[in-house]
Amino acid sequence: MELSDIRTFAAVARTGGITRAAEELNTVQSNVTQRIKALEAEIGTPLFERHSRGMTLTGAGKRLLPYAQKMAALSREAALAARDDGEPKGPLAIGSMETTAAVRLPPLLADFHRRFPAVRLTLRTATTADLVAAVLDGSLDGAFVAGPIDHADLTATSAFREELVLVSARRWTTLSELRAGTPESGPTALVFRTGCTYRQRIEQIMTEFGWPSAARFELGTLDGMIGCVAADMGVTLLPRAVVARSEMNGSVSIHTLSPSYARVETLFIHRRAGHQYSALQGFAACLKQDEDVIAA
Amino acid sequence: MELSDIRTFAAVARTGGITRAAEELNTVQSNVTQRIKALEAEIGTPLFERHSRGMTLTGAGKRLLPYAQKMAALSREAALAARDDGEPKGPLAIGSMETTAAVRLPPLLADFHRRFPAVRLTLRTATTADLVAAVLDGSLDGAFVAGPIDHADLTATSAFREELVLVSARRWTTLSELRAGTPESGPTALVFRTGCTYRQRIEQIMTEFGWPSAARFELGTLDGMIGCVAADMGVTLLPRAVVARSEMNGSVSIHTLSPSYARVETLFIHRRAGHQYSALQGFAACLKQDEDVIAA
DNA sequence: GTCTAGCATTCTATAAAATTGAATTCTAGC
DNA sequence: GCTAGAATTCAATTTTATAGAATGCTAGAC
Repeated sequence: MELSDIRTFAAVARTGGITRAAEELNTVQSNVTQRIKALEAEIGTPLFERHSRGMTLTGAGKRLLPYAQKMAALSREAALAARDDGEPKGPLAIGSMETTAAVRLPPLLADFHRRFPAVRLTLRTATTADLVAAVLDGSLDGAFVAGPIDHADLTATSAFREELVLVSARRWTTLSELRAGTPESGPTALVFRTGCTYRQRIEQIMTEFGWPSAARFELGTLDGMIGCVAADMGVTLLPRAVVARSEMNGSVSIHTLSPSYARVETLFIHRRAGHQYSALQGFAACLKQDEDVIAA
Repeated sequence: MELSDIRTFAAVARTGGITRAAEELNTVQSNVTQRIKALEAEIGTPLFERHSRGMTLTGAGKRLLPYAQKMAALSREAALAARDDGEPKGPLAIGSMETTAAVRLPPLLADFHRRFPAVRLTLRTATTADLVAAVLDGSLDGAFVAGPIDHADLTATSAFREELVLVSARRWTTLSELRAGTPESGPTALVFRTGCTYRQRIEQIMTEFGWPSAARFELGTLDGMIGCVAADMGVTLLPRAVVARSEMNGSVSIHTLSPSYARVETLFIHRRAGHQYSALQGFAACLKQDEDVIAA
């Protein structure tokens, strides 16, 4: 059993077909067929059920899959661990929620780059759900996500505490004004794509305010969101630090919420790996050290 | 990075040389050299230091080794897990201390075989230290060892409680007679090879009795030990149940010890694996069910 | 019903790679 | 400076993986 067979198996399992797997692996169908056949012969039992629209895992295949994933992950980690001589360097893939990236990360990343210039850090923004999945499957080394997170394969450390506030156009200076000035069903809620934790929170709040069926408008970017709110297209929920500047220049109003809705903790998560990558360790060290400075 | 490379790497690391590794892997030196070179090229850093009498791991090699071992173990487990459809069958390798094998296991194994005839159980006896190592490296699926054991990768369940007794030739009916009748330095202690937990215990006891420098005589088998004691060659320490029959037929005397020295717990250990093998599960079930019967 | 599109499989030729065995190099210890 | 034990290099061979074309199978469309 070789790792290339394992990777082929995992690709077929994931894509649900030999043709699609072959495409993903940059090879031809016949090749994938043969590898799967060879693997099945070696294991001694079929791993897939063939039907005319693809392949699905048999019981044996289902039992094998988690091992395949773990082995693939281990082989990646192994190479990194061997190369890692303790000096932070090489690639480091960090993920973050859009809001955290906007206000919390710039000073942290600057400091990190100053201290460890040999690390090629890449930052990707996505929703909490996507980030957790990406960290688990190894495509990110660490990520800033909205807590709470509880997963056996992840360690989470508290990074920042945010206060969520409701953001509206400037003309609504208080919540009651907003209530009075909007239709019975409530203002449009401007939300991020699904998977975002703040979105779940605003759903709760809308219900609480008696606007369960208000319109939703989905946006992909933070700037777009603030822009739309400023244009009085609706309201949204964001960390106070994110909208502080926008409030300063008078484009929007912010409305404080009760702590039970407002409080949200940003966690830094990474895999509970056998080996701590120097680059990641360096990042965690920066985070810890800068904690007070950034929170202020 | 393929598993065959990983296995080659591990073999070289373990044997400390390409020639020996090649022999173990049933291939030729030049082949092993090439695989190691290819692996080093892929990782991008040397894994071994070459010197004229073999190879030793570099820092990078030392970091890679635990991953290599884990991957090798995972690939073994993966194939077993895929084949295991829930019906206990196939090979099951169990280890045991000599003493446990002699008195506790026969009824258990008989019952297990009656219930799961499709499992090809093999039993190997060794010292606790060797057994723990064998379970960890996967050459045994489970083992009966002397407690306490505390290892993150192992689960241990209490199997039997034994009472250790000092065993002497028949002529010494009491401990004080034995003391009086042996030279100042004490009787010869008959011990198992190193790694045996009972051996450590008898060392303590000899010291306590004022015989720290008594002679030691090392034997490999239980029957040999009892035979030598019967011939008054010395004394030894064994579970009461093991020597009960020998005492019955009058060949030896047994001497009760204070509970702090006498009590020892036999644990059944196995790896904390991702997948519970049916055969092993079946064995554990037998063990649990027979507990009361066997202990009686 | 037959046709067709989408897949998986089989087959053969080719390319890539692993393996072998012989020759070579290196070095610690005599 | 030999020699024995070890690793490396190199060319030939064998094995294995891959590609591409042809074939077979099945569900859904017509």
